[in-house]
Amino acid sequence: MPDATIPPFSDVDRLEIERGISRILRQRQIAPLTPEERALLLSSAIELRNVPPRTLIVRREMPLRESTLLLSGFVVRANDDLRGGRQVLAVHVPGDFPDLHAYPLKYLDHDLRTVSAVRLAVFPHAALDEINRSHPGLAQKLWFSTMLDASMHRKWVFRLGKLSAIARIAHFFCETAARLTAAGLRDGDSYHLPFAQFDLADICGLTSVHVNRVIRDLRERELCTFRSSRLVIRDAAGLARLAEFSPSYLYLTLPGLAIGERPEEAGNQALPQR
Amino acid sequence: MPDATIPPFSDVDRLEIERGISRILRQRQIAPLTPEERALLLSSAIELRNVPPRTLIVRREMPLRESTLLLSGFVVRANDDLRGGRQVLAVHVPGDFPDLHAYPLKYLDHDLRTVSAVRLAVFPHAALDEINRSHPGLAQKLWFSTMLDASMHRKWVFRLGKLSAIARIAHFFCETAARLTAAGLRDGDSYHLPFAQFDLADICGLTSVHVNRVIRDLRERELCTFRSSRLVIRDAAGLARLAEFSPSYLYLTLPGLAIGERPEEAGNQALPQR
DNA sequence: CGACACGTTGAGATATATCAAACGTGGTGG
DNA sequence: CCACCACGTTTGATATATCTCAACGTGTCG
Repeated sequence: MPDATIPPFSDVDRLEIERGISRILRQRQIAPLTPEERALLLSSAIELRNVPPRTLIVRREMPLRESTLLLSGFVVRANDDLRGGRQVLAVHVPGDFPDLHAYPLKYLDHDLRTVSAVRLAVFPHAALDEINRSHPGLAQKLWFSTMLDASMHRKWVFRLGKLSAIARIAHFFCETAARLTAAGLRDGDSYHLPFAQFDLADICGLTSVHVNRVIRDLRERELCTFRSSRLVIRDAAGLARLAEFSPSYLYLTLPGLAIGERPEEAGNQALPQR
Repeated sequence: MPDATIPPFSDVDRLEIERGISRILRQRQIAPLTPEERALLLSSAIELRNVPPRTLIVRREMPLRESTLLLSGFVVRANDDLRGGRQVLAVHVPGDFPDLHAYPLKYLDHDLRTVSAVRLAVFPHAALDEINRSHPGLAQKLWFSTMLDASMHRKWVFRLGKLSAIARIAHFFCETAARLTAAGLRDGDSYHLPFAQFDLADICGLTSVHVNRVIRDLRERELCTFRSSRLVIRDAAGLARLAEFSPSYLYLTLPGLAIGERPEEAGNQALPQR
């Protein structure tokens, strides 16, 4: 067994974990992690894990003793219903801590599955206990990151409860654009989204047939196109308007990160307006 | 100005706050608060507040410097859409900390409104900072309680995305039954639920007209009745089956708390079954 | 007693689901 | 390199859950 304080990572693995840690809370209203906090997290990681696409990572109600940071690829939380249907509860992008919720909760109420191939860094709960005891500032940032998930959950409730099919899809595209931009993963006016139409259906509470029609509608309205795992935004403002999208629930430092703008163009603080 | 360490509460107010604190995390898989933790919380409360029904308590995006514990009455989180519609994002019962999320987040992404008349105990964020620094165990329990909210948010996403109108209403009734039971607020096979039919509509993403028909349907199926602010459960198992309700996402110590059973009848631990 | 909010019922409209079939398209093995 | 297969996409026809609009009923409270 290797010495727990010096994880046996190769240089390239170490670099990848460092890059993932540097994405945590990037562009968020909570101050970014300090160099000491990043180093502490790096030293808490015990493993780098590769998972193939379409794989169950965590099954609901299984006791967990570790949590994982998503380094690359896409992961979803999901709940299956009795008729073989599946509802996606959240989508996670690199820099997210998908199962950090399991640290306070001890087990998850839902499954965690990969969509694309994924790399994960593993943090044992014992290490998080130590952080909780000795670094209350970092513990609070981890708490913040789980509260961000809760905020997104609430927006999803809103989306499913109050938006039409086309607005739901548009909203998901806007949200993902903003999050990937914050994570530094947007390419100009498009981004890589390795989802099938049935994934979008499971995300938005629709059938894949209807998703197909909605996507055509979005294309014909010249708002955006979605083909071969790439979303291209053609009219960011129009898309956001249709979706009733406003990014304040993402707690970004750059309000414009919403959609149309590049980080560099964005203005200053978002906070209170009324 | 009164001495901050000895809040100027009357004995009866103090008792009420103590009762509210004793409901926090009651029947949850995180161990209950220790006497010291309860005392610490009690000494952190600075105010007891009464709020009338149908009142906005917290407006979205307003910076907050305090969080409140719900002592009695019902509070909802809500988001309004552009057409004057309203989606309720969460319902809070006595013993909940509705805006504890604002402690890490600094402002809320949604409104907080009373439904019935409500009493709240106010905790300044400065006091929570102190707890965070000096009592990591209690801080983690507060984190847990916000993760419970996140878990319920996820179930609401599932509910809206995958359940029919009647199953959504049934699911909400089951969830509320379980939560009120845990809080010690259920009366036999019924409970007080001071909601109008349009509230249920805003909760379940339906119109109040349709809610009315669904409630009649539930009555005719002899599953439950809802009249004059009282829900009476007539067939708990049937209601739970219709709703696809399983309470593991509530992280209760007593699995049966779901519905039909009284706390005394319930068996032991829920944890992993597969 | 009257007013107002909430509940109830009906008829008709519509968004989305369901079912079924045809159509790409990328990967695999012969 | 081609043929084929599996999987996802696209399209059409029809079904249905839920919404919308509008009227009427009922209880509560001043």
